Amino acid sequence: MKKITDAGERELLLLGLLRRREMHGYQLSDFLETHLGMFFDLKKATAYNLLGKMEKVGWVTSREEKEGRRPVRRVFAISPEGESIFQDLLRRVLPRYEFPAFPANVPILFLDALSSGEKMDLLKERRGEVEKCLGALGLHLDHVPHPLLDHRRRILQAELDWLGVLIEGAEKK
Amino acid sequence: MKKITDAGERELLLLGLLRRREMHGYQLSDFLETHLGMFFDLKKATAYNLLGKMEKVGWVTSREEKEGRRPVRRVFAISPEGESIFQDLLRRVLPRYEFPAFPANVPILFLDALSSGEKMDLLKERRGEVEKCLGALGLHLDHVPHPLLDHRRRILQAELDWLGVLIEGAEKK
DNA sequence: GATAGACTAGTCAAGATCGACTAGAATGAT
DNA sequence: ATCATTCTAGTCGATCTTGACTAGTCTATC
Repeated sequence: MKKITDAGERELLLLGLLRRREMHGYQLSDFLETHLGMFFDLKKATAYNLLGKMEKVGWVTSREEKEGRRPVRRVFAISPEGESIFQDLLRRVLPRYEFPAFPANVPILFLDALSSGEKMDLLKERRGEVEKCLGALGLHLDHVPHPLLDHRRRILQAELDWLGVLIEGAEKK
Repeated sequence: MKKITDAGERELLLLGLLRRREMHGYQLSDFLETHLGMFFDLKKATAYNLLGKMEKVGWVTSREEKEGRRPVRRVFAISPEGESIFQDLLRRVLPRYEFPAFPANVPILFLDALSSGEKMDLLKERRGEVEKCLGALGLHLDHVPHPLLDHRRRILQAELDWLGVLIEGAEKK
């Protein structure tokens, strides 16, 4: 229920970020969590792991850097080979689409274990959650229009419509 | 980029299946792969692992069974405690919603690394993939209408619309 | 009646993942 | 000045996941 696709999206992500400017690991993972965390799930420890592996195969290089009295840190940069991998991955991943898993839909399989009334209550509660997500999104959309935000809005709207139909169906029974 | 939610959906899935009838591990995982594989991703080895853990905590029981000259196999059944966990999980998972990760959208971050023309071509190729998914779905929908299939259709349609807008935007440039 | 291929029923080692932890530096509050 | 917090920068162990493998059975074909 975990693995959705792995055509190298994580590597693409890290390489793409390093392509903009070199960064040390903490900077990278902090950026991932604070700016991209709502879209992609790549934890700090995993990022470090990937950076290590990519360094081993020569896609990125690193150097130690000492600044002020802070502890030394390793600054990562993309290598020419990494750039070529990036270009390749980008063209390989972008045109593919595979339907992702929606583990949260497991309970839909077992709706008949619930009474009609309780089923409706729980579905409505879920609809409320989706609406909350959409609401939170509205704030972002005003400030920075972005394809990924638009994507999210459309997916959430689809969820909402679907739940509406489900609830209707449960109601008329 | 892997973990999307874990409120116990996998356990809920296995318990829910065992609730319908007892099954041995192979039967379960085979059913998962052939009938639910398009919706949920739970590999055989993972299912066995989970069954083992659920047995250890008493949510399921197992007995050995010998049939004909086949090798013995372990038949799993849900226990009363498992049933109560199932009921609890169902009510806990159903009302929640968390936006899933779409790792396939990573390349969207880096569209500006592509020329306008190539970008369009690749986006159109992806749109083709989504259309293929929708087409494949049509076949199923005729036979067995199911909320999960409807969900999938709506999500795919949202993807399609979104890609349409992206492509338009790239075109008019 | 021999060989090939698919089906049954699982196991296991290798690798991936992440929560929790460390430890020093800077900042803010009292 | 002192204490508590937060920030920086990363590491590590425990757990989770799965591709590949084993090993026996049945089925069909030539």
